[in-house]
Amino acid sequence: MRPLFHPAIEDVTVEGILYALSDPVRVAIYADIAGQRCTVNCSSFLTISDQPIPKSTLSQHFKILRENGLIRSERHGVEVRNTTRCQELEQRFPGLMRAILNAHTIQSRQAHSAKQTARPAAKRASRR
Amino acid sequence: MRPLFHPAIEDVTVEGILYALSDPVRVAIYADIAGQRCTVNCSSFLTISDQPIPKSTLSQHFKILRENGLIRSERHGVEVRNTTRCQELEQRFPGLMRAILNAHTIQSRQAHSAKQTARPAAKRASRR
DNA sequence: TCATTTGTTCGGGATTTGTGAACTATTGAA
DNA sequence: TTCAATAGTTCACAAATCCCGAACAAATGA
Repeated sequence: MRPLFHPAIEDVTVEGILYALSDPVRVAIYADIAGQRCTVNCSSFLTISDQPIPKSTLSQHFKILRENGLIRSERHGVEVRNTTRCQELEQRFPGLMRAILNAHTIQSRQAHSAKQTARPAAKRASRR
Repeated sequence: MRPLFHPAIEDVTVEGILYALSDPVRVAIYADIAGQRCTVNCSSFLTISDQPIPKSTLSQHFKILRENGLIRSERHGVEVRNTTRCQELEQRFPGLMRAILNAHTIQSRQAHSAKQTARPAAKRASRR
């Protein structure tokens, strides 16, 4: 099994970071890992907010987070442990990750309260 | 010709913003508009850093920036004038746009100095 | 009226993405 | 050792998206 590739911190790009976090599943994963004290394995995310994510899809998502420099993954026996590269990223792009995670929190809070008051959920703009 | 759609600020999502800015051409456009004092029309970007961008592609890029809430576009006669929605965005997601633009600046500066010292340019990680 | 300018829409090929199926690697139990 | 279970990866292919030339629409000015 080929080793897990991690880019050097100076090869990490803004576009790569933004792209990786532009997917709802991936921000959710990243936010969760960033929030944890300990490491997290992939299978913790087989369901995200009651939605099942296929294993193969999850694997791709982790690959994208990893290859764009957001997380570090290490094999430990049968599982892979993931941690964020927050500190390195903070050095390279000060304030960026914090701002994104903060925005994400604001948005989830709003989505949650909207749900409670039975208003229709905000619609995501088309990508086309 | 159908009117230009702009989402209400509360319908703007983090994912949408990150997606819109995860493309090098689009950040370049956004950064430029944000840097200008006055409004900018689309055709100003028919070439970006010596690279020609087809008109139809450019139109799509503007549409994506607009429909994800990053810019506001108004028809004025034959042309469309674009401005950022910085202030609204700052209210909704404090610090986000500034952090992204700042990261972008850091990255361009590095790319530029790397070019000067003839080191190979940082490679973008694969999207797959 | 007609040409020019500015931008949009359409159609298609090329590229990316999502996912089931098959696979690899490690662990633990019999 | 052998076998089953667990955790992920890789493959292949359908579906979705992206890019861009060609055709079009709307406003302006000669």
